[in-house]
Amino acid sequence: MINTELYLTQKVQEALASLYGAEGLPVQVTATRKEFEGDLTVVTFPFLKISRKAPDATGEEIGKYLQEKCPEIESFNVVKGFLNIKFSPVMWGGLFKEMAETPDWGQGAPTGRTIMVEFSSPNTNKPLHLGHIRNNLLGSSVSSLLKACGHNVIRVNLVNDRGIHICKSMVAWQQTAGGATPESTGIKGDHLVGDYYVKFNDIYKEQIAALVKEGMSEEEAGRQAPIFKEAQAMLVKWEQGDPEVRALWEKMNGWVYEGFAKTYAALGIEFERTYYESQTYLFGKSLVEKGLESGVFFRKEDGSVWCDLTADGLDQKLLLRGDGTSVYMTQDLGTAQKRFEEYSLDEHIYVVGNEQNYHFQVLKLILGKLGFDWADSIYHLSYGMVELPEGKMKSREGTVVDADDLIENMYNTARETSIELGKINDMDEKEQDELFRMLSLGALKYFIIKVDPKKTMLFNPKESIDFNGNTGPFIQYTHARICSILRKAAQAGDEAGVSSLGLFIPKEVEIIKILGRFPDKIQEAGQAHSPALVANYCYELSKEFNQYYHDVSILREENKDVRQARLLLLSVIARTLVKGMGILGIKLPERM
RNA sequence: GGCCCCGUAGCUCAACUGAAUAGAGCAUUUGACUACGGAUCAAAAGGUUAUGGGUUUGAAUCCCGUCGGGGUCACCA
Repeated sequence: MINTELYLTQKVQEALASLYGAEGLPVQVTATRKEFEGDLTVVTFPFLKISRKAPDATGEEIGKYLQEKCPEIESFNVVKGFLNIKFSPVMWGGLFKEMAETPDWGQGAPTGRTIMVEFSSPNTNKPLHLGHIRNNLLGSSVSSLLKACGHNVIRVNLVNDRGIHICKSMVAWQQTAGGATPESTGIKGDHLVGDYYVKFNDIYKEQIAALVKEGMSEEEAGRQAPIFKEAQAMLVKWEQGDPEVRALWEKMNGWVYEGFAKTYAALGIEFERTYYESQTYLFGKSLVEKGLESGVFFRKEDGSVWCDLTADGLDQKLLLRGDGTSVYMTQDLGTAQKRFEEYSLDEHIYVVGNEQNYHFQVLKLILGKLGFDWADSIYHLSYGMVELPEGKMKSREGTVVDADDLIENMYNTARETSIELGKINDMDEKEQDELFRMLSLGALKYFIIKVDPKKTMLFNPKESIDFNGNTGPFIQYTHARICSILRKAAQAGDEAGVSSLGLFIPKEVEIIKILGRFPDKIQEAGQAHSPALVANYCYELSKEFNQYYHDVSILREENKDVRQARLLLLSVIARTLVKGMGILGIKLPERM
């Protein structure tokens, strides 16, 4: 019996059937609040209609029934309509033994379902910033989470490598760089290209200002500025396959990819497959034909094709321009179809910011109208923006937190803190470097992942990211502490094991209860697409352990059976933390 | 303006999808290392869950109004 909540739910249902003749009623089971005696609590209010008794009397009646029928239930009490159930310590001891013997504790059984997760999806005209980090960490951890739930997961990236914005960097580079390369300047490729994107906008602004001075309207100047016209002309040449433009495009994109690869490696982000928009942007055109035939789409006089969504409370949506070229939506429709066919997906998750909620709403709607039954299997994992104290990050105004800078700062902080504490002086340089990486990334990743994905979150560069309290390093510290104890026990030849189920004291039962929830927590988090739930779980477990550690001796416990049971408890806690934090992409050190 | 999302301690975040006295961390104040690791632990203080109504035995959670913040309404991606 590993799932106590499920067990109790079933028993209460039996009780309801036997006492009141009611079948299949939903039962609310929650953890008992700390101030009351008990492990799990059943809410009796929903049963009053069938019991025709007061809340307390109903609770007493059900409690009595349960205690008689279930040997695992030691006692019960009723407070204001809440039936608190207390299981026997031996029951908890047995449950603990079961989980200790389960290999890969927390891993869900294979489901056979295949889920694709698209995330990251960067532009090649600027380096990654904190917003992208949230996207990458979410996408990566959700993928691991779904794997832990037992699904097959395919992680994909869709690189936005074409369009007018890329041409802007290219034009600016041509005009002002004098042939500068990452090698010649020593600047990381994605940053170098990003610099010329910024440069474009500077020149663009100057030219607009000059034209406005000559009497042109702002709007007109925006269209007439020479550098802008040049970027447009370059896009046309790109689409025509002009060899020179293509060569430049490939060269500059190559620099960006090298830069991205470093950042991805630093964050531990990987993909099974990378798509490029330059290869997918024509997808979806055949779907337009299909939609026109079936009357889902219609054509206007200028030849453009639209989908009318006014009946669904939305607007009309463009799918094909008058000149026959396709738009973002067209491409996404086609890409989705290809992926579902090629991989026979059961679900497709898009990790994309909530500014695109409308886009995905429309995407699903149109796919449904086109008759694809998998349209409902698309899930937009819509996450909130990362804001700074001054508000939203804006690339053009330079108010972005650069990913590489942030990672480096975190590394330095981790190093300073570690050296100051002076516990790792005997490590060689390589070990130290590895540790500082682990800690800095642990702090950064945990900081971002612990927040509910849907919510806007705030990052204050001045305060940076803490290493104390509810943080990644706190959990890493907990793990290092446990490892330290286990190391010493091993040196003394002490083995971990449970010889009797009744050895555990109440505080240990508290921990066992938390451990027992782990597999459910992973499933719950997977269904909610929320790694944050796993992060908060790991914190709760760590906190509980640290309290326990403070009050109870492990190595100095004289009773050998008790001591060895405690060692086993510690190793299960450590295993659980490694598994849980592993889902978040956070490694736990054995020393720090 | 239409549609969508958000508003919880000074700050950053929780609250198991409607349950008991809304919980953590940071910051502040105080206490605990000649004891298995003090990146820890214990304690104090901090709240009319923006606001007004409604539904319910029960609301931070569901419904309506108001105020405040954000997003989106491109032949950009």
